[in-house]
Amino acid sequence: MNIGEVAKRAGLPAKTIRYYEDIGLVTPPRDANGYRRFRESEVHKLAFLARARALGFSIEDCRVLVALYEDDHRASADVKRVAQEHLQQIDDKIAQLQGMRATLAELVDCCAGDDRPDCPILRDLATG
Amino acid sequence: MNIGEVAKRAGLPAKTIRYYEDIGLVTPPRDANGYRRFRESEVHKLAFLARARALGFSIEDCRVLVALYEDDHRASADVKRVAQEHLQQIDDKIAQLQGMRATLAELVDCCAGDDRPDCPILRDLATG
DNA sequence: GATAGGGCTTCCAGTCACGGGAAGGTCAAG
DNA sequence: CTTGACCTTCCCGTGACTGGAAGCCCTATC
Repeated sequence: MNIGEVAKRAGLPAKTIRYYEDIGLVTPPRDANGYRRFRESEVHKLAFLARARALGFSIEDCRVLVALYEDDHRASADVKRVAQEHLQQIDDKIAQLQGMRATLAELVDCCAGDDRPDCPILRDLATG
Repeated sequence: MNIGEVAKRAGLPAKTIRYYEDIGLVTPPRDANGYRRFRESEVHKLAFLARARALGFSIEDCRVLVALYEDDHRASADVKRVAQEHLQQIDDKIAQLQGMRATLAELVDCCAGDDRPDCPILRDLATG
């Protein structure tokens, strides 16, 4: 299977798949003409990566998750720890964004939004 | 005033201030020895930038906000529009993260986290 | 056999907002 | 005169790609 077909089936741009090969996440062999040749197992792995990325896992996390996935003797505790740490990071990020959101929403609410120059948003940014 | 002092007072690393000069956000004159010389107005502007960045505004947004701030004939509607668009982006981001968070939290809850290999997290990633 | 097209290859550069670190000039204190 | 803190420029690295150029490969059509 060539890269275009794999891209469709795994739900990843061909560019991304090439990048994943660059960084060693997949290592498809080559045909005589130099084209990458993918098998089902590689497609499966790429779809796994696509889903892990969609959940926000970093590439390095993905590397670990793939390794655990391919290790029959893994402990689920190891997987859970990776996921929990990521969950914590997501929570931190959400909290940070909600902080910004609260401040910003309040400022927006206070701004008349007309053609006059007076603006509480700029006033806040200017004075802290 | 030299860059170190400004960095303290504006709450920005010196590196960042130099970067802001690179991209034209500030243009401090130079002393005979080549050192950047800052005045109060520049410090004020950098503090403004620091607060805008802390609210998550992009550098390009900051450029616009500074221009509006320095324009006595601005319309507050212009400021409000920039802020509202940014607010919308924050909301989108929060929604996206909360989606990830929900899925991930459910998977983590279902994972035993012991020394056995069976793991719903990996199963989900593998099968979609 | 020539040509058109689509797909594949590599490589390079850009993204965003800096941060790290090297090599070297400047200044005030002891 | 030296030490050490400050300042300068310059270049590379970050994360995870994305865009684009230049060129090879394969099939189909005329």
